[in-house]
Amino acid sequence: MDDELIKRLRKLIQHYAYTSIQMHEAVARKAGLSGTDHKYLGFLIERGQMTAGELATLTGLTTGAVTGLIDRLEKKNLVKRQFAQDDRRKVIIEPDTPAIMALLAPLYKEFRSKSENLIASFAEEELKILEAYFLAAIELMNETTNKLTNN
Amino acid sequence: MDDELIKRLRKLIQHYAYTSIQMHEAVARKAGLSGTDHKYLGFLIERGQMTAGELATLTGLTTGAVTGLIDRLEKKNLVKRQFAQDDRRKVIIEPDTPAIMALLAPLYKEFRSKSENLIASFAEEELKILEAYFLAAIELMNETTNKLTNN
DNA sequence: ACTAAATATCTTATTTACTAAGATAGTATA
DNA sequence: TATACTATCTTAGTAAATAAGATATTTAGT
Repeated sequence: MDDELIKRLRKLIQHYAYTSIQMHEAVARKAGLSGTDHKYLGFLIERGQMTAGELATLTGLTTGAVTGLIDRLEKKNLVKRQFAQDDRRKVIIEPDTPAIMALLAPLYKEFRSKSENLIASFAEEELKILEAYFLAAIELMNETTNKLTNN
Repeated sequence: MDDELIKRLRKLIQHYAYTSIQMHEAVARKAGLSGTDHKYLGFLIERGQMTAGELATLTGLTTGAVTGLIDRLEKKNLVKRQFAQDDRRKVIIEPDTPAIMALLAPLYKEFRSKSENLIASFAEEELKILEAYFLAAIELMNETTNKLTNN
């Protein structure tokens, strides 16, 4: 197997991550959010509603910092606090997906459609290969994250 | 073309970005860096030496914040300040790549080798497809970033 | 060469968002 | 029905950001 190709691809993938971070940063700024607020809002959309404690674990922030984070997002009407009916100590953070989309979608709109065009430009067999790569890479990154946070 | 497959892949790629951010965050914490310091250190490695002003533009931070960022990284011996010989107002930030690697490489070591194994598990023709995707996606993200920051 | 304007970084005062510790309120257990 | 536990919030202090302006250097016009 071509070792050069493997090295080149690893570097390219690293560069891809860097470029992605930059783009998300630019979107955040345009949306009037701090980089971290945008990032954590992304977590909320990705995972759906969760408790303040879960968000603290997920983000690595203290519960106090999460209180502030929710306050800021709530003030912008991007999330709502709700007490859990099964345990009234718990605060469920419910992302207001339509509001979040209304804020972010225009910024991602063109990117999204061009992304879909890019994806659609590949043959079905090729997409299966991409899918296989992404699935495996996600699993690998999750493993890495878990090892780092738990040891 | 299978529309479902395209949608699924777009979501998967989005999830990939999210997972990547989480991993980098975990690495930063383990390295004793703040998330943003780690991110910007990544920018420095990626781009190589640059002036304080360029870093300010790149990060979107004010020049004052960049002064603080460089101070912190310099104190940890991860970068060095140097005056440019052609223009002595300019401060060139030179990443001390060996020192940065000594700090981060152990944390990425296993991930990196497993990544290379993953890449190597694909056939050469398949890697060409991955490469084509990543190249196009990087260009697309760069375009998006430029439009957002310049309009 | 001299002056004014422009540029690059740093400094200072203020604000924002974080942590750590502890308070509050609700739940589970003995 | 106490007691311990859990989930979130509050408070005080700290770290890192911004905004405005200072300092030092370069560029351009005369």
